[in-house]
Amino acid sequence: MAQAAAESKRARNQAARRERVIAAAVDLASDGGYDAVQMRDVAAQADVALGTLYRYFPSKDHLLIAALAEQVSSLQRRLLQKPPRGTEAADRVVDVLRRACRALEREPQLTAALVTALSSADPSVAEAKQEVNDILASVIENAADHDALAQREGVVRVLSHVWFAALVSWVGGMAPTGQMGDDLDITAHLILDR
Amino acid sequence: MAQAAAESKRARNQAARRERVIAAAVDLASDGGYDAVQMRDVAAQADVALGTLYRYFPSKDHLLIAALAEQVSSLQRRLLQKPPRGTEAADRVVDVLRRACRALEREPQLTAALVTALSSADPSVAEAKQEVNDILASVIENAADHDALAQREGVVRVLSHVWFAALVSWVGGMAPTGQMGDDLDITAHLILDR
DNA sequence: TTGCTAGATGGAACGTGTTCTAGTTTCGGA
DNA sequence: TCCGAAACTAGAACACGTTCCATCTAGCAA
Repeated sequence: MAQAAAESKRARNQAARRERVIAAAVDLASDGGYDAVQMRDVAAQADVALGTLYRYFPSKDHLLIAALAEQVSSLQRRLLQKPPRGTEAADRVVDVLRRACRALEREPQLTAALVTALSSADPSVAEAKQEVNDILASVIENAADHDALAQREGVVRVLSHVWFAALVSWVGGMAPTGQMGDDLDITAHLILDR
Repeated sequence: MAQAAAESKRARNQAARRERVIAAAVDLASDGGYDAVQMRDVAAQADVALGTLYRYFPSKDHLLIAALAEQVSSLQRRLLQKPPRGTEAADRVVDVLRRACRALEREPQLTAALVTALSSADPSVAEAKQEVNDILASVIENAADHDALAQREGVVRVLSHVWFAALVSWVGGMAPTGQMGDDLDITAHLILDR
């Protein structure tokens, strides 16, 4: 058979299944949030058997974190197109983080679902969470762009932590919309202003 | 009837039930963590019917957060006895937070259970979480003790956020033991040193 | 082309959080 | 002392994440 793509037919089918599953999860999460992502429904909507779904993603949280990783990657790509504005490192970092916050706030149910998965305590998702974290860290580092203050140990770590906690806080209804951006703004300036 | 206590018999029985339930939850969580706190087991161990358990605590997360609130209150009381050491605000804050971290690290399963509940996205537990948060904030404020830098808007908020995120990170196996204390140390000094 | 095997399928089954129901007990007020 | 309401009990029932099984199918290798 003429095999145009680099991958085998099987691999392509599998990649397609994987994409369908993630798309279904994102779709269900976008209305309804975490609870609306029911594994039976995801399987049905992706036209895949339940057992197959579990072969691809060993748990609901793995699935949602995989979806989150895709979102974060796409955020990263968009940032490469439109780099952050500002002369001071703090300003650029704040610009990036605020943009991301606004994007998340535009899809509250989806964000709630993804963040819920991200706060799972199950150690078996630690690796997947780390991947998300690494991307975020690189986004922040790029925005800081070799600023001397931002190179100090822990700066990026602190910003990631505040980011995560602010997200959980917003998703849980403990902080009003907009608070995430403000918290990150305050943090960045506390840490990065001389 | 001679009624020695200020409360009615009913109120005392109810308070006792509540305590038994929380004690049972803490006991089960101390081995086994979150998953080991099964509502049927809690009910059995507290000698209470399942329906009664749900009358007192509308969900497993409410129950565990109530348990956490008790632990945090007791931490606060202990701190009143042994105030933090250090001449600089940052040092006192770090002292307090490190002590708390060590206490939590001594009971990893219990901590995992309580933190898991604390990261629940369910808005109906927001109030209970806020209570925990408020206590923690007052602990930090007391440690900073009117230090000028610590009065800036957001300082306590940032520390709480880092504290929470570091906990989740540790509980989820993404950070080694000791990292929580270090992260808080770094954060406090980044923010509070002049 | 054919056969072998990894992977897919549909659906039953299980565990645990949560809800519900029907009957029983407790206790404060009359 | 006695009554009624509120609270408690035992346990069935339900929902959804997860596991398991028997069967079938697609695609690679020979």
